[in-house]
Amino acid sequence: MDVGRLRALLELARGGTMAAAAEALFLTPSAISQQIAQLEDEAGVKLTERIGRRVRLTAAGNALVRHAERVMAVLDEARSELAELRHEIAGE
Amino acid sequence: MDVGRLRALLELARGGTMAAAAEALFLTPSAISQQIAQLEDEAGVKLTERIGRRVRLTAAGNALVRHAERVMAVLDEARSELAELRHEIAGE
DNA sequence: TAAAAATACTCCATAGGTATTTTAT
DNA sequence: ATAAAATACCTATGGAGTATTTTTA
Repeated sequence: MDVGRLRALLELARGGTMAAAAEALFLTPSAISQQIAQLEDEAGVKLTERIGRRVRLTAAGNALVRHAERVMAVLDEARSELAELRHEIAGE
Repeated sequence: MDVGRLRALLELARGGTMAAAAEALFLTPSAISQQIAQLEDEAGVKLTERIGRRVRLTAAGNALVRHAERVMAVLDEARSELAELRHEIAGE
C-alpha cells in the first residue's frame, strides 16, 4: 500500500493507459506496469484487465482508487498544515 | 510522506522512545531515528525534540500524527474492502 | 504491422544494520 | 557509568531503466 503505487493507480485510472500514467509521473510504462502488479500482489485481487490495447480497472481497482484519493487528500492536508506551521515559526 | 515513515512517527508518539518504536516495528532505533529525520526534512519543521533521554513531539509533530492516523485508517479500510472483494470472487 | 503492455535483466539508490560517538542522567 | 539518540559507514534489496517479447487492433 505504498503511496507511490497508489499514485500510479490513480494516474492509470485517469489516463487509461500505462503510457499516459508513466508520462504524468515522469516514469516509464514499465515502471507503472510493475507498480500495478505489486499492488495486485498485495491486494490479492486483479485491479486491472487489458481490454484491447487499453487497461480498464476492475471493481476492486475502482474501489482502491476511491481509497487512494482519500489518502492523497489527507496527505495534502498534512502538507498544508506543516507549511503553515513552518511559516509561523519563520515569522517569529 | 511515506507510509512507513508515518508509521514510525506514530509508534514514536505512542512509546516515547526510539527504542520502543523500533521494537514495535521490528527495526533498530537507528532506522527509526533516520526515518524521523527524513520526515522532518520533508516537512521542513522539527517534529521532535529530545527531552533528556526521551523524545517529545513538537506541535508540528502532533499535527502530523493526527494526519498519519487518518491515513492509516483509510488504508485499513482499503485492505478490508479488498479482502471482502477477494472472498467474494473466491466464493463464486 | 503498428502500438501498447508485459517480462527479463541490469544497475543504482536507498533503507536498514552495525559500530561508534554524543548527550544526558 | 549507564542508557538512549544521533551519526557514519557499509551492504543488500528493490525500484526504475533498457531491451525484448507478447498481445491485439
